[in-house]
Amino acid sequence: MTSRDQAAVTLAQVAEAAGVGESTVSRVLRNHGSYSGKTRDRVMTAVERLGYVPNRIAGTLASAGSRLVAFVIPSLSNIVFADVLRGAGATLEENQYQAVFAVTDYDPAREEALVASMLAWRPAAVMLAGYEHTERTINMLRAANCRVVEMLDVDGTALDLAVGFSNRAAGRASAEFLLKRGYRRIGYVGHDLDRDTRAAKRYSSFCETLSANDVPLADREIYREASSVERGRLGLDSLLARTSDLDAVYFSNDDMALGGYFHCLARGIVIPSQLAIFGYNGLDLGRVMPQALSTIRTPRVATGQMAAKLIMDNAPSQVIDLGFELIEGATA
Amino acid sequence: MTSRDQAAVTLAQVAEAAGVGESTVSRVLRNHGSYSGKTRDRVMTAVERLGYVPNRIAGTLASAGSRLVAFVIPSLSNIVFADVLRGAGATLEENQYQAVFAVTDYDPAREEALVASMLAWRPAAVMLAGYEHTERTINMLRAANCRVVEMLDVDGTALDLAVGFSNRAAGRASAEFLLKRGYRRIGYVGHDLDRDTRAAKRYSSFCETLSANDVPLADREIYREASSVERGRLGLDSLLARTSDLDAVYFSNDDMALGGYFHCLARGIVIPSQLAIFGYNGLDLGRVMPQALSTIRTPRVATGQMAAKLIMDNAPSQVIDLGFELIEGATA
DNA sequence: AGTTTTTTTGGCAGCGCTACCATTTTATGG
DNA sequence: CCATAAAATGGTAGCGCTGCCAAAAAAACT
Repeated sequence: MTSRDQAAVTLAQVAEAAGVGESTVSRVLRNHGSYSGKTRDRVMTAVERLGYVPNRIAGTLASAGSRLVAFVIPSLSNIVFADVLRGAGATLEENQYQAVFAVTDYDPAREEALVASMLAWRPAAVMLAGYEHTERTINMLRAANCRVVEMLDVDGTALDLAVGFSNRAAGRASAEFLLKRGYRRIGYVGHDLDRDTRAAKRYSSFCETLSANDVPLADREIYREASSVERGRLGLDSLLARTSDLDAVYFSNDDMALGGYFHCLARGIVIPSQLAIFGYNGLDLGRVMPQALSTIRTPRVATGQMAAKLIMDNAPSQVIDLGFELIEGATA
Repeated sequence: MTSRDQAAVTLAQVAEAAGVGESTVSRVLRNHGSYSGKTRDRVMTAVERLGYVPNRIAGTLASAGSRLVAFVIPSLSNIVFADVLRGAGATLEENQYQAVFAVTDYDPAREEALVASMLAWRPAAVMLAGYEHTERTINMLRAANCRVVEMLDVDGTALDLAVGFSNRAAGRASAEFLLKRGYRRIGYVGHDLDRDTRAAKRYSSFCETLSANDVPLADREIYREASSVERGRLGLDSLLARTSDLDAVYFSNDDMALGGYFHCLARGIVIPSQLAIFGYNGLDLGRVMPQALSTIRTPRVATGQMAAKLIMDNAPSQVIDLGFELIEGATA
């Protein structure tokens, strides 16, 4: 029943039907410039009757500035980026902007290709995760006539705008917290550090802080795959099999930590007296666990909101650190 | 450092620089039509030198058919839709299509507005969740010159293409499973049925199946908000406070079920002997819980893949039921 | 060498809209 | 009532590309 290949109604047809000029229809529809009430009614009636849907492709081409915002994000499975998108979504929509997105799977080469493909849509802005990009990606973005927002990190040099928080500071805060609580045999279970450079920053900062306090990291289990609850559980299992006297484990994120928590439950390991668990992200579910998860809550939605707001406001280049919050919880 | 407001390089400039005609550049860049190797090299050199990025806005306008695919989904927080997007993403990308999306928050009126706004981009296809749309949404989609895919449901009449599975069958299977296991005092904890019509279908089918077996639903706790782990935990708490002799609880999804599971852990309720728990979705984390979650695994990624494939293949209107899998688990 | 066929190429008219400018109509004021 | 300002309207040149067609160049045959 869907009617394909029928020519869509054009603005010219609406103008014809309403007995006015094309530019008048355009003005009425965009509520831009002046027109009389009577004209507006005639135009709107014609629009209604013909079922006219403006063609933004044409509109964008004619008016230069596009209202597309391109998101090039590492993953959709990771709730972090879904939250960022959610935060940005509302603001963009209010301003009649449209979000376009592509997923890099944490691969810089794919990011490069996707940025190139995104720029072909002449977006008003490109939103990326973090500061680590290939040289060509950076060159393309510099050459492009659009804003760039690097999100979820502030440790480095921004191309244009940056919104997020310090992953290094997060790693340090986590280490300091565990040290303050008296843990001395600390392990780490994490996912692919090569690709997730923000996780790598947290990890290295965590280790440095421990070392600076003469408590070197006791052991670690790092998977090359993406993070998951399952990896967290397997990782803790392997880690403890090798180094059984750990008193605390730092996970690369809450998903991994939940896996570790499940492992402890299954093996009867008492938390936190036998083993402390510390995560990262501050997912909602951490609050609801039988023992609230000790973790760091990151401003994911706020990052998206701020990123969108900066673009809408055409703010000057700057770096905005939204900080994070350490949640003491009951698992560490 | 980002250079804004500089005119972008155009195809005409490349043609000029390469000393060839515009259409020749166009042919080379799209690898469409014929051209000599020498010409290709000259064009590519000029492209490289000038840093030319094709303008797809213009290209789309000139060639009619757009390579945008619009996703109008209820939520990004719900992993279900992220999975669908992920599934579709790869296929779309291979075919040089671009995903555009907007989030309805399960609100049909918002869906209507967003579909209207999406159609303005003249997408090749619009991907929606389920069959329940406002009349105006349906009219717009019928009138639009594009394909429509309704995803994650097959209980109803499709507008054009539909890919998913039967939520009614899923509800029935869940009920039959619990009955087969001998549970007779069965409760339900769910989220907003008014908005999530697929959850509503599962619920009503679940109840009907119970009734048909003379085991009416013992009690239920339904929240008007979105589903979450927290709501699941609170919901089970309320439900048990009111009806303490339940022997099984059906949750509207795995998140809610995980909340219920946490509640049992916290209260020392033994699963499944004291209380059985059954979810819906088959999230990965269910497999890793100390006791594997009994649930129904839905083909979320496959739905996205199939939806994209149908569009790429320009398949005729049809409904594709990908089925689901009941995971017996250890919690029911 | 002269044809015929095939491959390559360039020119240019749109795609549907907006921006700009010119014109007409209406309102304002003395 | 006419001059002047203000509001409303229409015409049209692009935006940057693609599709079509005709022309030119190269290749393949007599």
